[in-house]
Amino acid sequence: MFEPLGYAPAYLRVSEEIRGRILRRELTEGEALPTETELARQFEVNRSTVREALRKLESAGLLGRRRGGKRLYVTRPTREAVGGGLSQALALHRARVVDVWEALQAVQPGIAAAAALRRDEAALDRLEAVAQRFAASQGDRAQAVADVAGFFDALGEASGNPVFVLLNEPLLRLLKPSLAIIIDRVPQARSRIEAAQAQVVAAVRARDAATASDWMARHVRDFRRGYEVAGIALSTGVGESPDAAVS
Amino acid sequence: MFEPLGYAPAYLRVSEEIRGRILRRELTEGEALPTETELARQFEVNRSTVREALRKLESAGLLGRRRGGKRLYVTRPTREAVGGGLSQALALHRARVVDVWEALQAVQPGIAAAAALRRDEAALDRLEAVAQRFAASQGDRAQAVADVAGFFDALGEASGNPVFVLLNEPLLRLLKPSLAIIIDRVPQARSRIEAAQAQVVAAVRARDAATASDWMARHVRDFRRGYEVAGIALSTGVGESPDAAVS
DNA sequence: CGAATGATATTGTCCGACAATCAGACAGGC
DNA sequence: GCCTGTCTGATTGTCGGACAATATCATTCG
Repeated sequence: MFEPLGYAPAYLRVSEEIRGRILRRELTEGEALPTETELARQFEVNRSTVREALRKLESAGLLGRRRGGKRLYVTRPTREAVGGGLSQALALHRARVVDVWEALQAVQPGIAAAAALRRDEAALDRLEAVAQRFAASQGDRAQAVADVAGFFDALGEASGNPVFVLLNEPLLRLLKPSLAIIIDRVPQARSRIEAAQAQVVAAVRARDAATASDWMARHVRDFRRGYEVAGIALSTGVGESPDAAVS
Repeated sequence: MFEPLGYAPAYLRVSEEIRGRILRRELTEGEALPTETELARQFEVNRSTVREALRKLESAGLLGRRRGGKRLYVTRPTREAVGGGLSQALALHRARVVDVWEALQAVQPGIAAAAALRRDEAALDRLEAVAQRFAASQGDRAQAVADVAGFFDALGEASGNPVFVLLNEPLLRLLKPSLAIIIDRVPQARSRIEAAQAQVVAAVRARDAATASDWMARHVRDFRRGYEVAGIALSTGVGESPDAAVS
């Protein structure tokens, strides 16, 4: 009959108030937050309460610190912060590598198409640089993995769409462990990746959205073959070690 | 030349320790966390320090409270929590409605295809129920918007892929405000949406991935037409009021 | 057996305190 | 002129203790 009347502890109200100011851009990025003592004075709560509120905003990525600094600054969530949260959530939701792969398969062709249509010279340069570094990374497994992910990332940047960039990050993060295994175990993986990247780069340079999209789809499809050849069970949970499954 | 030697304040180390336990599933979902006093005793820090750590985990969605409850329980981030964080980040990154639309366009056909391949009866029922409720929602703007979003959502669920479900949430959340305006201003919007939903439902029932994907693409494409007809500037930032632009 | 009751535990908030250290000013030496 | 060493004040990180409100749980009562 009656709704429970809402009650929010002070630390929450303080944190919501500050969050609102940031989202409404009344506190702008890069601006230093008042000191804890000052905030406590203004909100008329104890400094401990303010600190609890700040910890929430800090972990939401809305507040950050300059390197080695002490004061808190208003900041926007970095791609890493967002990606970390999302991939953590996916791990807890027991997403499997095949689920991540499927999402990648759904979204990457669209990203490639957008990148082909809207890329500028600088973005194209970055994309090429990553592809070349991958091709040159013979033997260095960690570098190779970073570059494969970096290629996706550069493509997202080239699309000029921040949504793509932010969505990409957690998927790539979850992909990496199994990707490392593929590169180790599948001899032809490097050359196939290299070829696909070259085709995508060419299509993006030519602003040929259809071809870019098509080759990106093949590129992602190859990963699935890679899982099978490397003996990684598709049902491996992300966050688990994607090692064994020698079956 | 030298890396800064890492230092982490106690509240961070405590929060990381607990986070690790949760991710490694040593603390399982639904389990009650020890009391603050007990945690302080075990970590040998002050209760205030523990509380700061808990606030971080709370805002990451890893800890939650039962309705009106006092104790903290281990929980996994709800779709709402994840979506809220991501859409907040997108707003701060000045994503525009056209960016969200583009992402939707990229990902929804894939979701529809996956749903068509893997849907079970229960998921199909839910999908149909939402579509029918939308069709019956004449006049009720809020309900109609909720149902359009709910349709996407139900499709994500039907795909059985938690990645799709979690990626969908923030996009839908950002889509809703402008969707409300479209439904208000574009007379033929309702009937077009209804038709597209019917086609998608039919294809999903028939397990026809290609057709489901195709109709979903049309459905999303229609939104873009909707923006134009409704006079919503495509460059409107998400989080802003998508109202004006009568130009 | 279910509902009221009372004791206990736990959280939310406050206060005051102190060490570490960051930021800036300031002076001295090459 | 620039770098180094020193000083001072401000700010954060952490602590201990305190207390009111209330959720939790075992008990008693109908």
